[in-house]
Amino acid sequence: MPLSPEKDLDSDPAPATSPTRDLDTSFLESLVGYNARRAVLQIIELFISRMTDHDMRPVQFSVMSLIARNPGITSRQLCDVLGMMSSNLVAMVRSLEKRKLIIRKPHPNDGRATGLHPTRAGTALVHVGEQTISALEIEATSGLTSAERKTLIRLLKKIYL
Amino acid sequence: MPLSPEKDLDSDPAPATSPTRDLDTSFLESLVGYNARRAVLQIIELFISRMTDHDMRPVQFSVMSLIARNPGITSRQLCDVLGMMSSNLVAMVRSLEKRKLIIRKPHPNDGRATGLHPTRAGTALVHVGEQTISALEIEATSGLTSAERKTLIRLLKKIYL
DNA sequence: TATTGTTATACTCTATAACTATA
DNA sequence: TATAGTTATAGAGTATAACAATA
Repeated sequence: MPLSPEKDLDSDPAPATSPTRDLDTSFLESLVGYNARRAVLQIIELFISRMTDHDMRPVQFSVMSLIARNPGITSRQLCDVLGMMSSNLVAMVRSLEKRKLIIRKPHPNDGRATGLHPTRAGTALVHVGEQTISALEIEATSGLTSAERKTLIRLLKKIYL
Repeated sequence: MPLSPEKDLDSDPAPATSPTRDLDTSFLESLVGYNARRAVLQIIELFISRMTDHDMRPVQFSVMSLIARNPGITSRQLCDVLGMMSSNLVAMVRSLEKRKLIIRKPHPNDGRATGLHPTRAGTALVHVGEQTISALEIEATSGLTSAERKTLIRLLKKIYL
């Protein structure tokens, strides 16, 4: 079964140029990838506007939340969970350390690894941040019922898990 | 109602460092934004691997598809539909023009605007690309039933529309 | 005055390759 | 050999400010 593109490219197109005519976006809108990306951009926009006070980008906060909830977590573990490359985590960890939100301690069992731990300030920031983000999420999905929101998350997990 | 973070930050954490212990990712996994982003990354990865032959990135292809389906569309209209900033479209349009996938014609009614039109090669590329992407989408969402896939798209639209 | 398109610029994100220290 | 972390680098993606031409 096709993805229901309501219009074929070989059929006669709309008049070439007319400022206010409706655009054919049927193909893009038939894609999970396109719709999910637009939804993410919407949520990220809200995220950034609410977290400017804490100077926290989405990925940065994901890292902080994971460190706060898993003291001693290593860079490798963070990369695995977040789907990041280790080289891209270095600058972020250094930045969080410089801001005194985390501290690094040698890993007790593995001399190659470094355990990442939240400072008191880091824990406090995650505390406040998680509450802000929970509220923001509810707001961003205010068009969904609670059941729909759960369904949405369940279906998304089926794609990437 | 809280977002069901199964663990509070103030409760005793797991042993500080133990290589193979399970990580607490409950907060992130309770977020639509996090799950949607992970799903998007999964689909984009598949997209890029399938479209390398055509040297097409996701946004690039979105632009090409819209131009092919809406000959004469302007940069402004593309920006509105895709949620992009006009300054970021300039280089992409120039690149597509240099690759002879599109041509630019003066807008008939508005001297400020430029109409973007697909070349024969551009139309052909979109034709093949849309089929590739439709197949890729089905593959990426193979864990979902057809009904679930429709539900997923419907719920995502409720967030950003 | 407002809008379209443009240049210049900067920061974030992502990806690769090469290196070190340790396992 | 393999893994954890790092450096350097490059290409996308996204954002702002300022500008010329046109409405």
